[in-house]
Amino acid sequence: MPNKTFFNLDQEKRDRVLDSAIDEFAKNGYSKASITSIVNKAEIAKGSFYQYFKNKYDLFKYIIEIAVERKLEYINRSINSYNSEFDFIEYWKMLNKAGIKFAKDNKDLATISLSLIKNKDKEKFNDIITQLKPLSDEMFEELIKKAQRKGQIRNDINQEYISHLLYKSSFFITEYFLEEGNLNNFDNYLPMVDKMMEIISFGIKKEVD
Amino acid sequence: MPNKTFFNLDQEKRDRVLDSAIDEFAKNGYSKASITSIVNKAEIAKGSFYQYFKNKYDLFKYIIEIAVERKLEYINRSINSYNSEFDFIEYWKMLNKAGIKFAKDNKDLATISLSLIKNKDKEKFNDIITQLKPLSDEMFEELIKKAQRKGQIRNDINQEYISHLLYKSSFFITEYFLEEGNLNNFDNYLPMVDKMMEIISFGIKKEVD
DNA sequence: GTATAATATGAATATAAAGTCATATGAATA
DNA sequence: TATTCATATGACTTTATATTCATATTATAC
Repeated sequence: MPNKTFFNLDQEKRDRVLDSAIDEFAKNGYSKASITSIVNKAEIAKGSFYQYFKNKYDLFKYIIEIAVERKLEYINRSINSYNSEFDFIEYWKMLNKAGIKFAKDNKDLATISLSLIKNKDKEKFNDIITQLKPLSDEMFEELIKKAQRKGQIRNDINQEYISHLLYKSSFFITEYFLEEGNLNNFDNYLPMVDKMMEIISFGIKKEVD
Repeated sequence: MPNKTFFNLDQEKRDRVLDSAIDEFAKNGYSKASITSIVNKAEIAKGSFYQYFKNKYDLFKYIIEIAVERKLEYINRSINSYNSEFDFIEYWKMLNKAGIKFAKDNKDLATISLSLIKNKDKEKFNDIITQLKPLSDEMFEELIKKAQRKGQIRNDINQEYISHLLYKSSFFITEYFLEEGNLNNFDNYLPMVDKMMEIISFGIKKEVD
C-alpha cells in the first residue's frame, strides 16, 4: 500500500506516477523495471518516490490491485447484462470476451497481469497472486459443476481437466491478442476468437440425444 | 558459439559448465541468471568462463541450440516409428507426446526454451528465436493443409486459427507439466493430456457423414 | 631442458540498480 | 511574521552485476 502522502497528491501527479510505472512494468516486467526510469518519466525526484511507496514491490502490488479491480469491473458489467437462462458455453464465451475487451482498453495493465501469472518466482509474488484468486481457474470450478449438473457439458471428463483447459485458453486468447499485429486488429481478432471458442465448445459440449 | 578453447576441454569439465549454466538459466531465466553463480557451481574461475564464451548471451545461445537439437531428436524418433497411414489427429497427438517426453527427460532445457518463447524481449533474442522455427507453428501449417485436403479436419475454419490453437496448446501442455506437482506425476499426467487432446480433436475433427 | 603455446586465475574496472538521508522548499496556522 | 508540518530533492551509499586484463600455471613441441 502506498503511503498516505501519495494519496494526498493531486490526481494529476498521482496519475503521472502510476502511468509511468505501468508503462515501465509493461515494457520490462517486474525485475527489469527501473525506479530511475519511472521517476524520470514521471518527472519527480527519486527521493519523492520513496515518500510515496515503501519500495518497488509496494508499487507493483498496488498496480496489480488496480488491474484486478478494473478487470473485475469489465467482468461484472458483462455478467449484469447477461439475463438469459444459464448456458455454460455462452457464459464462458462472454467471460472471454470481457477479458479481451479489458485487454483492449488496458493493454499495459493486461500485459502486467499476464507477466505476473507467467512468472516463475512464485515465492516472491505469493501474496500478490492471492489477490488474483477471483480471476483464477477456481472461478471456473463452480461453473463447471453447475453446467455438468444441468447436462450442458460432458461429465465423462474430469472437472479439473476442463477447468484448467478453459482457464489456460482464456490466457492464450488474451496473450495472442496482446501480440503485435493483433492489437490494432480488434475487428479481425474477435471472429478468430469465436472460432477458437467454437472448437473447444465442440469438444466439451454434451450432444443432445 | 563458444570459443575453440571450450571444445578443447575434456568432456567432464565441459559438462560441468553446461550443467551449471542450464541449472542457473532454468531457475532464474536469462536476465536474472548470474555468471558468478554459474562459475561457482561449475567450480571454475570467472576469467576462465570468458575464455570459453564471448559473453552471457553467447552461452545462452549455445544452450538453446542444444535444447532444439535434443528436442528434434525426440520428435524424429517418434516420426520414424510412425508407420501407419497419415492421420492428422494421431500425428498431432504423437508430436505432443514426444514434446512431453522431452520435457520429462530434460526438464531444465524445456523450462529454458519455454521461458525464451514466453519472453517479451523479441529484439534481443531475435536471432535465437529464428533457431526455433522448426518447432514453431509454421510446422503445423503444412500438416494442417494436408489434413484438410484429406478431409480429416474441418475446412470451414481458417487454417491459421487451427495452427495457432494447436501450437499454443502444445505449449500449455508442456507448461502445465513443468509445474510442480505434475512433474513427479508423469503417469497421472499422460491420461490428462489425452483427455485434453481429445477435447480439441472433437472440435477440429470432420464428422464422417 | 628450454621455448612456445594454451589455459587458468581472481583482483580490478565499469556500470547500473535500489534505497537512504540531510536538507530545502512551500503551505498552513497562530 | 514566526512556527510547524508536509512534501520535494538529488547527492550519496550499498550492492550486484558483467566484463577485462595482467599474470600465473600447465601442457606441448623441439
